[in-house]
Amino acid sequence: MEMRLPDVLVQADAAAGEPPLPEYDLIELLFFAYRDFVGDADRLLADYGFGRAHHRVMHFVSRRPGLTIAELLDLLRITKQSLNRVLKELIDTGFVEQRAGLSDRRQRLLFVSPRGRALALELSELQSARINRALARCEPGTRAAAAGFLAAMIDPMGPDGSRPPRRGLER
Amino acid sequence: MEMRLPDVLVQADAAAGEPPLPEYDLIELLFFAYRDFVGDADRLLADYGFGRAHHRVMHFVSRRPGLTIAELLDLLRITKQSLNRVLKELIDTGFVEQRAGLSDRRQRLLFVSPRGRALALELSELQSARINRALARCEPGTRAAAAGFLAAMIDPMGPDGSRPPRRGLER
DNA sequence: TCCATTATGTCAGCCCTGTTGACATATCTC
DNA sequence: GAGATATGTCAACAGGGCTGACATAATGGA
Repeated sequence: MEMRLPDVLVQADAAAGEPPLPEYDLIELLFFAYRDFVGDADRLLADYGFGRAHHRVMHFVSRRPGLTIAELLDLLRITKQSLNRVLKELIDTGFVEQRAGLSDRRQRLLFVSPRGRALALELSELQSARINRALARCEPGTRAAAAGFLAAMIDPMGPDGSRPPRRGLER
Repeated sequence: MEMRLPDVLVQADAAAGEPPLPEYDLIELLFFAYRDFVGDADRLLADYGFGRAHHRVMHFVSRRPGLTIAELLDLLRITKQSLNRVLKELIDTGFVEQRAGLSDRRQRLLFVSPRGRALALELSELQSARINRALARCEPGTRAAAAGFLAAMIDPMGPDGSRPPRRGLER
């Protein structure tokens, strides 16, 4: 029972000229590369009873000290309930600290503690090591090209297009 | 209470010469790019009541017709229990079909049905579109450089280094 | 032919992390 | 003082990882 491709797709193929279909290579490479990339951190995090969500919070708080809850939510694009679950654990275990905002005391400004900074650093070192091993096996200029590609893959606004530009990553 | 960096890290910094620390830009770009990349598919999958796990199975079965369970497990690096949960749903809903192996009848060879092929194609088109929009905004040669970088990021064996080479992605 | 091994299925339960919805609190701003 | 804003919290649910244990069928070698 042979199948007929939807007309839209057939046209797309015909128009593209090139191979039978799309960017399968990059699609699969992104999957494999990202999985192995986060796998490095996963193993270390398990020693502390943390998961990826904790990692992301620690990372951004470490990178942008004084971040507010709202800014963090905007960076991560998760709900406040999801964030609060892991953030509370990070605060209770002393990896993250909070202070009331200066001008607006409703805000909680987030900072990593010394322990938090150390762990965030160790995690970054792990991931940096993989990146540098990879780049060392690539031609010069790969780093800039890869960074440009990845940046161009990002939605500057949310997927709905109705969100304020993401702070800390404007280019 | 100021913190002292572990000697190892201090040495690494001093040796590297360059900025205070690691590849924060690429680390964060990978996170944002991958999140938005899979977000495209997530929205379409929700229409079918499927998740990312279903997507991955459909994708690889569509790309490598006749794949066995063992090969799929090796590609995805998840447990058979995790795989079976989503695979069963894909088979029950008629997106994936299975036939007994030719030489070894214990094996289940997996194929996408016409519906499955159509959905896999639609998902690939979504992701390809993002990739092509991104590449269109980059300099020529970016595609090859990005592919090279991502490929170099992958563990050819498992993270433990004790797994047979991943089929279908040797270079 | 019998048996160990292999390929796969399945049940049960747990964990992490995302979601929605509802409601509480403190603070700011007008 | 009143409404808007920043945040916290409780409860419930879903998706998709995991482990452990056990079942079945087919293979392949002794």
